[in-house]
Amino acid sequence: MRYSYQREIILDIVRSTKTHPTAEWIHNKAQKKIKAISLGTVYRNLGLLENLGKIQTVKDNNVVRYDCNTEPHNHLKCKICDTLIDIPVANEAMKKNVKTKYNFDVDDINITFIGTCSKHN
Amino acid sequence: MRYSYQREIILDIVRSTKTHPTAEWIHNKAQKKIKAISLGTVYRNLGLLENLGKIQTVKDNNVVRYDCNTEPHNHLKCKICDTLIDIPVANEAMKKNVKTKYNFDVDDINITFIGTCSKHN
DNA sequence: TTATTTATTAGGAATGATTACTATTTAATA
DNA sequence: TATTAAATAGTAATCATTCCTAATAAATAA
Ligand SMILES: [Mn+2]
Ligand SMILES: [Mn+2]
Ligand SMILES: [Zn+2]
Ligand SMILES: [Zn+2]
Repeated sequence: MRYSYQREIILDIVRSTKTHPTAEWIHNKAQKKIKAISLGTVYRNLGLLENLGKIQTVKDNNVVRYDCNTEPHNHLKCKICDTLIDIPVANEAMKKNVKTKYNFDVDDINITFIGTCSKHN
Repeated sequence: MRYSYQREIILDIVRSTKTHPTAEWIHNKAQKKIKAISLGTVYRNLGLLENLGKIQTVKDNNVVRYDCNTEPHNHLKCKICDTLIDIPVANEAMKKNVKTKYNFDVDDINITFIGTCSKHN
């Protein structure tokens, strides 16, 4: 894969925040560094970076969010401030349980706890 | 809420299957009974039926699927045949755990196990 | 260094699921 | 039967994402 300054900037931006930004947010930030960078370039490079395992994606309603945390992990989603908070991945025991109960081989567990975060107490 | 034949048919169709159909699939089925039923009517009534608690929605990638199972429950999603399989909702203990660990009040838990179902053994 | 090759980009068009709009129809009820 | 307003059909708009293509630029060979 050939070097690209656009891709470098995009990766820097994703790594600069824990807020699980959208492609559009990343595009806006990137334009501060490269004024003519296109949204298509942002999407393409985010896809490439995901394939390289350098970032992850999180589906949030009808948008994809990008995550510099490449460890398998899950999220708390606050209804009020819309924040996604990383939590350690749930126990491997769940996979085994599903295998024995349903004969279903689990590759991935997607868990989101939806509720109200500690800011709103 | 006023009676509508369209709404009755739509609810019947959702209740007729455990396949978690999309709005388009439901629309196709509905057209067999009411040839001029519009997709907008299908979406509007699915929304109303969800508000009435008569059906549930499940987000699957970038489409919404509709579910006649109104009990809180979770899903196994098979990568190969794309099936969604209902499983009983995970333990209430998880909610408590999240509350004590993160001071996060959980309303809803969204869990999808992604993998390979028992058909492909 | 300079020329060649081809991956990458910018910009814009296309897609696809869903929602919004509006004139017409129809259920409810007076 | 006449009135009223909710619901519908049909179509346009939206919005995130993907696709397309001529121009640009990174890598490499001469
Ligand atoms: Mn995360
Ligand atoms: Mn279900
Ligand atoms: Zn919050
Ligand atoms: Zn399967």
